[in-house]
Amino acid sequence: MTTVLVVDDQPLQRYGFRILLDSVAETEVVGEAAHGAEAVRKAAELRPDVVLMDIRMPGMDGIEATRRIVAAGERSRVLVLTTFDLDEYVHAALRAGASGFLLKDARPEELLAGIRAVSIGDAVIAPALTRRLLDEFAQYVPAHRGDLAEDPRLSSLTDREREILVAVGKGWTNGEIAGHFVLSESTVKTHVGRVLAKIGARDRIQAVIFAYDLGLARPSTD
Amino acid sequence: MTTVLVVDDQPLQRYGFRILLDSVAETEVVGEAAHGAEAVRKAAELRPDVVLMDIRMPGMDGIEATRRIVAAGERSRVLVLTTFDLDEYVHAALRAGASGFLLKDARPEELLAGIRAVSIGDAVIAPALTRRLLDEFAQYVPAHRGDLAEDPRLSSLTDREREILVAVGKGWTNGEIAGHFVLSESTVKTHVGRVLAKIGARDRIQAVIFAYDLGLARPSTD
DNA sequence: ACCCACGTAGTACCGCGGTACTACGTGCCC
DNA sequence: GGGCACGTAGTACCGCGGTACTACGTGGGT
Repeated sequence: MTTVLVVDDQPLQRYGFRILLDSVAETEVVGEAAHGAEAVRKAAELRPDVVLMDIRMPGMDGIEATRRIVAAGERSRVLVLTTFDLDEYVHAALRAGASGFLLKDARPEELLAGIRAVSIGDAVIAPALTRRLLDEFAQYVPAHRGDLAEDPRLSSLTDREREILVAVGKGWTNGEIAGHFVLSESTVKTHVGRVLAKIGARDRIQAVIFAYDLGLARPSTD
Repeated sequence: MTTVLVVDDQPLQRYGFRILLDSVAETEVVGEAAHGAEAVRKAAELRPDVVLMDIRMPGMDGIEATRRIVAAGERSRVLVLTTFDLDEYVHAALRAGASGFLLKDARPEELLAGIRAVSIGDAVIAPALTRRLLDEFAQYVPAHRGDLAEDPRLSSLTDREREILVAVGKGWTNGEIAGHFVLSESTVKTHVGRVLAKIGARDRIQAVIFAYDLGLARPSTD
């Protein structure tokens, strides 16, 4: 039995969800909330398996409520459910820690399947949104780990040179790299020079960009 | 009516899919293939709406077959279906152009819903995999467009300075920036200096990293 | 009329980064 | 033993990058 907290500012909408979820043995609506603040309070009080969260609500919206519920360390998984499929909403919701994002025009089986999935720790995204998310994903992750070795420029680097490149990617100066690896600055210069020549970069700045391109360096890895 | 090409090296598996898909009015299996090469050929010949693709196959595997079908510009959408949920497979399949990735332990309704979704251009990912994909997504996209304005360092920049920062993020030298914006190198230096001071970077390299951190610069945006 | 933010531009100076060399020790493979 | 790849280190040189100033025009707000 999966316990559910329904959050939506429209009573009729909540009623619909309650009817649907209570009509199957698998789920049970244990509470309702009409806005974000109430959702946060009831999530803490009722500790439901799943919170069915609307985004557009007066006062605290669903995104903020999701953020707080997740931040509070509640065991509840949040499944965001909205009529709007705007990219900003999807991103914001997922960044807030939502386990799923479905559209309200989903068929009942899809909603139930979604609740089932998030209740066991999986995540779901409406197919219509997945397409765009994947496109974006491909944009941000142009090359993934498996492809690294395939890049001839990278594979020509020795282990030491790859270490140096990573350090350069962190924005370290030659002196800092020398200090970190306990080397002379001359040696670091030699390594950096060889790296630049091998990867075809004219200066360390393009080496940094190169490192980011290939996923060798990543934001906030310092 | 959605036409489907079933690709799997195990005859019994193909048989199972055929029975399932032909048992509903919505889908019809128009062909079968036992390995990648045959899949590519039949996709071109039969032009099915959806290709149900296994990954593990003798000879050409499902990933490569997917890549070729997509590259050939076929109208078919590829839905990868496998027993293995290894990250490498998922990434490789999606990068190859697959519209979906489901596990073979999916329930019949889920499979049918998946076929329905990809046939109309949407994308689906098995809930169990979506979780990991989202985690990774969050890793690569630590800050998204909506958050940019919230960073006090960025919002303190003037429009011109923000342009300059983007240019620096591309790895351009002061001279190149000057040429691009038709400015003197002195002016560029002045701008860059102010940008560094405002964002708290000691040199342009850290400015590049800063730009990547905030998503102002992105891989392969040149 | 005044000031302020912004964009523009200059000079002078210093230091780090990058290049071009040379050089040597170690481990490995023929 | 000889050769090769690799990591280490040095010297010498030059130029771009960054800092510290000063300076001026323009548009907007008081």
